[in-house]
Amino acid sequence: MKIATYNVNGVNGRLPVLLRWLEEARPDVVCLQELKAPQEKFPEAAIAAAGYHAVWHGQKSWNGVAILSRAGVPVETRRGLPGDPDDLASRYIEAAVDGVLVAGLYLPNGNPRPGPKFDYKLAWFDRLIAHAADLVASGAPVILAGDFNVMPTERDVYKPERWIDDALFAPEVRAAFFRLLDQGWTDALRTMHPDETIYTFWDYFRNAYARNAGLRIDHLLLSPSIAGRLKAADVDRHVRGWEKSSDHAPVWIDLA
DNA sequence: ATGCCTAATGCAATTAGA
Repeated sequence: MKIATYNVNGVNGRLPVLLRWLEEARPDVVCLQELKAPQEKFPEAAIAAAGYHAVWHGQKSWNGVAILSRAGVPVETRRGLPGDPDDLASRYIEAAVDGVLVAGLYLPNGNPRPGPKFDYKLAWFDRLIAHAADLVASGAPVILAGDFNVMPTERDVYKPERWIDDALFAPEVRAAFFRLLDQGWTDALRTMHPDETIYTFWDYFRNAYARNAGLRIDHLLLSPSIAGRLKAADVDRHVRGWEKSSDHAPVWIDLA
């Protein structure tokens, strides 16, 4: 069972690239982030024609998350994180698919730091950690997949010293990521490739992809009851080199 | 410290991304 996450940076502007990658990679389940489309503008027909059912939570201009599946219809279990009814941003969607609970998330960027956006990032992270604790406690096989906007360690940044004050690499954000992991989650990419330099994002600026000036910020975390099924994990890095690509590349895992 | 690039909105220039 192949499960992927891909921050598409605009699902309609990215549709040709997304469809090309779906056909090439044939993942069973895909979490998408940054749809940047209102609910009614999600390209449901084109995605259905590619063989995928979908559940999604759109939003005008910003955010937006979806779960695609060609392994049966995804049964939505939640949209939005609990804990703040005033937070209307479309950043979390959860569905049961083929015996697995899949949570697709788009954690806030948080820049500039300090400031209200950074406070929102930390608060959102706290809500994610609280909900993730419930998911682990349930004993269900769960995958948290998405754009976490966190480089966990220095190995995950091309130039750590330049990023130390940034909201993606700030000590309190990295600490939150490890508080989450300490619940028992397995960072699939890092587990399969303990010593490699792995990036999932390259800025559009400064020819970052050609220079491999990247960040590892898209993650797939496995709950204890499913971690033993991990067979493979990797980044479809070449997709970032395609014409009209997102600034992120798709990341995937294969489960027994 | 800022722009470098890109998408969305909406049709110019701003906001946000990371």
